[in-house]
Amino acid sequence: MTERDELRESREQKLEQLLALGLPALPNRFGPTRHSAEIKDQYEALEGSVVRVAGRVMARRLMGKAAFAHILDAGGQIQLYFKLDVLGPEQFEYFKLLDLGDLIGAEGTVFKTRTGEVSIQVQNLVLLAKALLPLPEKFHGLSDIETRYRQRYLDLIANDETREIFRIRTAAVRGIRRYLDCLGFVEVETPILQPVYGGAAATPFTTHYNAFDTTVYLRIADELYLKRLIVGGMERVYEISKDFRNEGVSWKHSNEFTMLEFYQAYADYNDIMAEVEDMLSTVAQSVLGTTRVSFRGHEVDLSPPWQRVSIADALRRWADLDIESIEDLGALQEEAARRGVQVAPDTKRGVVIEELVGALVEPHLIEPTFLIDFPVDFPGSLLAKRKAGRPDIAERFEPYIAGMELGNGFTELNEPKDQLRRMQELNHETGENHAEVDWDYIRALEHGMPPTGGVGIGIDRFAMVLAGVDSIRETVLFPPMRPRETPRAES
RNA sequence: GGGGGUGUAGCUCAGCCGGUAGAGCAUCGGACUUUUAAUCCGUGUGUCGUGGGUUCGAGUCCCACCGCCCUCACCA
Repeated sequence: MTERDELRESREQKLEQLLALGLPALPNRFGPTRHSAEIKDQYEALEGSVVRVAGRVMARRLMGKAAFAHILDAGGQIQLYFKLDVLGPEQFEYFKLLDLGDLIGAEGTVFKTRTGEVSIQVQNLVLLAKALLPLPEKFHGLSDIETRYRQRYLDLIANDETREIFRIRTAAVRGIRRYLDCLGFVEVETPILQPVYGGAAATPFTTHYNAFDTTVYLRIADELYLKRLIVGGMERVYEISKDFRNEGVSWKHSNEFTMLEFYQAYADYNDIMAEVEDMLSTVAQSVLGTTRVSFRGHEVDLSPPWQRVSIADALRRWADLDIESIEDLGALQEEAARRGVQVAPDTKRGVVIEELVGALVEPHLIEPTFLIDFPVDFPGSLLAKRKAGRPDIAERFEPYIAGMELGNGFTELNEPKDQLRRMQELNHETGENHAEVDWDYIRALEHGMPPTGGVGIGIDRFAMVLAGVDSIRETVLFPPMRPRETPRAES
């Protein structure tokens, strides 16, 4: 028999012994009156009063005729004090049959121990659920990354920092909704299963729609649907959506991720940038109590205004390269190569510039910065409108924090002919794995879309910034993992 | 997909030049009525990721495979 089986058997035996005492156990309902954090925060008001708490046994210290335990609930940990005199022999025996990891309910009086820790002197105790498997070690916790992700519940039980990351993430999403709702934005839901995918540059997941016997794609963005709603007169819409991209994973890419997109009629990209910087700093302030964050080894301040740097200025400043004076593609490729940026000979101008920006500019964008005014022939500029008087420049921006791109926004292209031509050109160039032209979207534009500004923000990445973690997987409760044979639970 | 790293007890880790696998915590038994990484006495613990190979002998060396991490590539 393995050690694990022995542990399980011992715990099952103790459960039977406990049940044999005939005291209440394993009720269908318990009904705690307080969380641990509340009791600690409001100690003065609660001292001496009776409370009911419930949680998981995290530590146990038996001392003959008395004992201490810590339980963990959604508000953190609180200490329980068990005394033979108070509980009586039967209930004290009941307590002694508990294991680390068991879920218990307790009723007792709030007091402070000699060392000043807020505790509960327990008068009544009930086992709510038995843990047949042992908890990770109490001092070092659980640090194996694979186990932390595959069995996230253990990570949440064992590691305070993990609970804090997800508190931050949830609070941030709530803050974003509150912010947009206050500005009159309407939250909507658009299709996840799409017959034509679009709105971003990515390979989709493909599946089959039985009812229509057609191929559909899991959305890579919701942009094109949200702008149809702008055409429909909704004026201010947003969606917080799970998007899916069938591509490689990295510290900042997850195949399944959460994106905020919002669109505002009669606005341009300057309006949207002002809202983005205000929204993100407002949310940081409400979630963390400060706009200063520590991320990827940098201390940065999210307070507005953020810097705005055009692509041309950025390359002049950090790459000593004036792209506006270099018209010849070959010359530009040479200049790129001289700066250590190698591109294939047939690479388009926009892509060469994109490579230059990635290699030479991004690392400098430490303080919150909007990179603005991208060349129109960037693939990523497909849905962005040309600048007035500068048909070669798209009114597009990307927010950066500590060198990481957080999103992508523009003055939306609302001219159907230009949009169609650009989609067809791109379609022609990209060959395999390209999106089809979305004719239904073109038709929507032909009905007239007001001048509109919009943006997509990676929520997981914003959570990384707020929580100060270096991997997107730390901000996703169940990050995608390669399937693995898991041991079946014994019945 | 390429390169690098890693996988040993439930958890956190050690294991030298190839010679019968170790510690702490957890577990189990005992003492202890304000402890808190409780303490003290005693006790048990293994598919060394999987499969091959070399060897008298492999956790250790070699090969392949698997998982995970980092990195590069891919990424309208």
